[in-house]
Amino acid sequence: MIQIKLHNTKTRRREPFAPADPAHVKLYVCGPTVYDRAHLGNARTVVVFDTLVRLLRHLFPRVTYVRNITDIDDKINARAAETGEPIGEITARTTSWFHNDMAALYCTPPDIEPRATGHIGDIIALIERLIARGHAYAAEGHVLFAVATDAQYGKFSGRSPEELLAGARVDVATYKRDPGDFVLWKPSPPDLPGWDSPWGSGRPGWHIECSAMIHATLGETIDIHGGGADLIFPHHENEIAQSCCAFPGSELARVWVHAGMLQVNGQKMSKSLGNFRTVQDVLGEAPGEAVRFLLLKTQYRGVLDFSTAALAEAKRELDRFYRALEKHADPAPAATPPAAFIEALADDLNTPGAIAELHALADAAMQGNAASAASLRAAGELIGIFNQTAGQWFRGDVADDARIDALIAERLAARRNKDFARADAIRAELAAAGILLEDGPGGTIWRRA
RNA sequence: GGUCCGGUGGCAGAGUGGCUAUGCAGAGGACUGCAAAUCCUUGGAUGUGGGUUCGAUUCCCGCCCGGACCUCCA
Repeated sequence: MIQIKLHNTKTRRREPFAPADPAHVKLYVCGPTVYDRAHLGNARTVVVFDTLVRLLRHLFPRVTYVRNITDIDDKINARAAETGEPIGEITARTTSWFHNDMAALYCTPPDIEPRATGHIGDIIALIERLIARGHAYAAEGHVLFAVATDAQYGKFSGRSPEELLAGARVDVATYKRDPGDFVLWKPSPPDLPGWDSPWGSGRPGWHIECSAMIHATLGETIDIHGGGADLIFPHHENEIAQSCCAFPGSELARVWVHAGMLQVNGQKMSKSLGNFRTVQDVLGEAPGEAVRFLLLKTQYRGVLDFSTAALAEAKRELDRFYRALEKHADPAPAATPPAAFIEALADDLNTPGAIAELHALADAAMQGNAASAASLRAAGELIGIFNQTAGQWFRGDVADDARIDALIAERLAARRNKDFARADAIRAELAAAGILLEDGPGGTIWRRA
């Protein structure tokens, strides 16, 4: 059995991964707040954890992957106030967009996809539990978590209470006992979504929903908790505080894995810089497989710099892989990917190292090694590429290629007659239409640029 | 200001206390009517100054640079 090693944010080191129950790995990843199109940063996190889940499924008999949808949030409320569209419509549509975008990147849906609105009862119960244990208090319709009651608070993200205070950028509400206290529940005016609670009509704060949904779907302690690196503080710090105080003895998650940030052309992706790239937008430039592959070309913890040039390069690499597969008539995948490939992935999800193995397999396949082609297919499928045949990759599911075939036949005749001017004219005509011709020993084949 | 992460060849991007991946691009060649694809060959890197060591890109310290986070951004 290959040993997976993962960089654990909690300990800041790479550790052997051993699930509490080897027969059942439990993993939770923070999902999107549904108020707008998914951007490439969202996509990176989802692709990274999808790849981790694929690896875990390869090595463990059962994996339960939970990823939530945050459908209660002030950004959603703000969007509704702006556009006048009902909140329910915004969240339903955005959730549907998200599902479609992630499917286009070949991400497997989570086993369970809880929504905050579906767990209000669990959230209220958890808050009551925290109040009962003295870790939270009600004040002016709010319920706040009292950070002073948690000796461990700040430890996870490596912050002291003083540091937290020094950098605080918000005005401290008067009803807080401690400036670091955060909201578990807040009152909702009649025009905002609200649920009845012991503290009046209100809505949950952000962090509490994850604690509640993890407990409801997976239990007190899970194996892996994931998300983007920007969630380490405050979101994950607060989740840990809530869950561990509510359930003494629980660790919430034994291993914390965080995906690095994504930049665009060397700059932080932000709306003010105007370089915000949505998944939808990028899918117009390249196939979903190329986008996914690009996202995996950088090890997950590093900063990934997205650019159009990098996307084009990712596509060229896939072109070569598909050529290697096509040479062997789209072989069935080998029973299992090569050990070197799995070992690279198991080493803290070293996808660049794994991809280097893919290139080695493609080289061997190009030289005529059929077993390597089958291994290449198996390895690629494990990380979510090679979701189509080489023919589909190069030519698409075209039905009207009779015209192309006719032109190729005409060109072949011209070449036989040494009428190279005509032959080249036909090639140029097809090239203008995005069709590239390749003359090989087996005849002429075409592909889309 | 604080905490953390990182600085590798033209670009992207790994590993490693000694033998330095991989890809793209470039150069030369083979093949081709010409191309494309493929194959062969090839140049090219570890921010900076110290320290530890027989030996450091790899470990430690300073400096410079970049990035993330510091109450609701994945």
